[in-house]
Amino acid sequence: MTDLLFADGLDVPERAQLLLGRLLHAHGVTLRITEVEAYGGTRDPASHAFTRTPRSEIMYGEPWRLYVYRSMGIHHCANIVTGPSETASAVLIRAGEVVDGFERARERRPGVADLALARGPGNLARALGITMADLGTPVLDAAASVHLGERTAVPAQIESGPRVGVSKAADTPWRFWVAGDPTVSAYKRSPRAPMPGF
DNA sequence: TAGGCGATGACCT
DNA sequence: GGTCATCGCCTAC
Repeated sequence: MTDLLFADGLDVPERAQLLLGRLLHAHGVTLRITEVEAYGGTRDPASHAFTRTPRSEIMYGEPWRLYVYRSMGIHHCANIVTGPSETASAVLIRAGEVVDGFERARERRPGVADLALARGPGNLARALGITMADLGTPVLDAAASVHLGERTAVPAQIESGPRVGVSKAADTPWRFWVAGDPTVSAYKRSPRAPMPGF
């Protein structure tokens, strides 16, 4: 059986959509991915890999590894490097529905409703216990502490829109989510992004 | 080496 | 709806 996600010649937005509905296992919690954003690496001004630095170096390497970065000093965000290597493309996991390991997720996010445990990239990383220590984890290795699972169900409908919080390429509609899913985070435009059409 | 700036989220009105 | 905490990275001196 062939898995379309790993087919040659797909671009990042296509792979991002194929990640929707797929399971992600991390530190005792299982998540169904409901919202993602595609980042086009060297071709995408909004990507951390647009300029090659020690931080973004991992995205230029082997695909299907975890790229973790800190945002605003406190939050962690988890990306999956999709390759091909020279393009430095990656997909940010923005939200998901916890389907197993509720005790661990609730421990990490006390007082939060189950549906909101992994809503937003910072919250998702916290619920899953993902930190900089997970940087570079091979996500296709079933024995790794963070790894991809099967695609449980093909989402009935996928919607798309501009990416959240980015100031460059703010109108590129490379954010994808499962239509109507209650775990999807709210859209918030970057205050630094120029007005549409400029 | 110093200053500016976020691929955010929580809280306040 | 808007404001703001907070600190690691990147860029320019």
